[in-house]
Amino acid sequence: MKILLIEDEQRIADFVCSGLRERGMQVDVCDNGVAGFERALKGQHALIVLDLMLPGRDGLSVLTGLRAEGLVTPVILLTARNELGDRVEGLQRGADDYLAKPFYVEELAARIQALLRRLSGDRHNTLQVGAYALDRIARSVAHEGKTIDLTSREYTLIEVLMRSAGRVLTRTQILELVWGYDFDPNTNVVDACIQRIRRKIESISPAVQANSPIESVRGIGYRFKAQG
Amino acid sequence: MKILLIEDEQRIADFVCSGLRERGMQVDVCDNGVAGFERALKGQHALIVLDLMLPGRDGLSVLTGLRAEGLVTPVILLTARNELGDRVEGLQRGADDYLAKPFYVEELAARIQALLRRLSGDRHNTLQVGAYALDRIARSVAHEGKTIDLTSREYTLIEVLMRSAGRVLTRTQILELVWGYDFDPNTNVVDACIQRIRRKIESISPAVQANSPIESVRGIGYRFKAQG
DNA sequence: AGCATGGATGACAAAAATGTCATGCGCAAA
DNA sequence: TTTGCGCATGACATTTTTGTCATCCATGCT
Repeated sequence: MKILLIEDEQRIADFVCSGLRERGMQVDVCDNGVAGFERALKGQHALIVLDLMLPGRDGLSVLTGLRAEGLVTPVILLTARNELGDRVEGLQRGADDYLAKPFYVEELAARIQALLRRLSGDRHNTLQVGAYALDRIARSVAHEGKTIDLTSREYTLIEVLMRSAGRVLTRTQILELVWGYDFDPNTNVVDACIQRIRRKIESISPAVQANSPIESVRGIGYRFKAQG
Repeated sequence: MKILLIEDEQRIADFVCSGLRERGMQVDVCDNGVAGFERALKGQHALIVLDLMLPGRDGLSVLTGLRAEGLVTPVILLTARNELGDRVEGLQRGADDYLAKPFYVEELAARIQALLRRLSGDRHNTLQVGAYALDRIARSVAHEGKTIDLTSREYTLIEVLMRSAGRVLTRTQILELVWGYDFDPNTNVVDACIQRIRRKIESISPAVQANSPIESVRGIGYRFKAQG
């Protein structure tokens, strides 16, 4: 699966590249809008990751141009934290998703996979991990037919965990994905929130008790069990 | 565009039918699971609306069967309020969306259109109405580049309004779509929530002032202006 | 103009969500 | 076994959200 990355900052391009390659994707890189546009038009990529702020030709213009040429390849935008307006405008002009910088490659990879999966016909608004089913419509989680009511924070957190089921996420990663980047790094909100989720799960299904689907990994962070 | 409705309750089948036909869809009806299954397999429909509780053959079984036969037609499930577990299981088994009974045909039509639009390549997580852009990823609304931060209730309400932009929704409809069916009908939460949204919009864009995108329609309800 | 109905608004109260902190416990390394 | 670090936990304070109510205002009708 070939991904086209259009990004001028060397540092970012590098770590995105290696991150995605580690996950088995082939990555081509262009470091400016003009070259990226040309390359994209060849239509050889399954997905395009496009930085909004580019030398030569602006990201939005590239996107508009590609769509004007009839290219339907899905696009994920990379935007700076403060370009909120642009981000929305990007969506309007035909992007499929966006990610605010800075971000974890982890997260980018997850979005890429989710997007490709969605486009390839897996349209289900659900994510099944072991005995737990995430319901994106209701923003809730179900287990053995029973629905667990989650607050907005709790849902966001468990979705992040379930999306990375089987892999450990550090507190910092969770903090940044769920709370955002400008958050006091010296806090235990994550722990507290995890605990609340665990308790809710237990409360509707006492059998779980000492067998929480969310594992603590000492010294690192938390992990949603891949199976059961 | 042909829709297949599999529903045994005559009353429901009737009003769904007429509602969808008014909106220009062709509707075929089957009043039991077996017939519905056969009919669906012919693959002549753009979308299937499937009741879970059916005589003859259960809805879930129909769904599973259809998917097992390789049918990819999108399916919207109709479920009773208390069949929460089934609903989730339905999603897992290949449904694309669900709607709890009772529901407004208005809402069903909107879901059908959204689903078909999404599947036909319009994958944008955004809804543009006039100068306002709904961002389903961030669950927020943007206007002239500025993002309006909304609480969960407020977002749900404005999404409902924007989805029906140009049409008036009664308080009751809004109440049921946003708050659920078992809510004290004698309340003014809707008014209060609308007011809060209006104020937030004004606060980020004072020019709007006496020109709120949300109009009151005396004696009826509220409407999101179709343009600007 | 006067009236009645319906909507807007502001203040308020209650409830829910969220983050912090201090304490306790257990695991893992020495 | 002891020690120390890291996680769990419960209590708490704060902030947000949410719904209610009473009042005021506007509109449309007679």
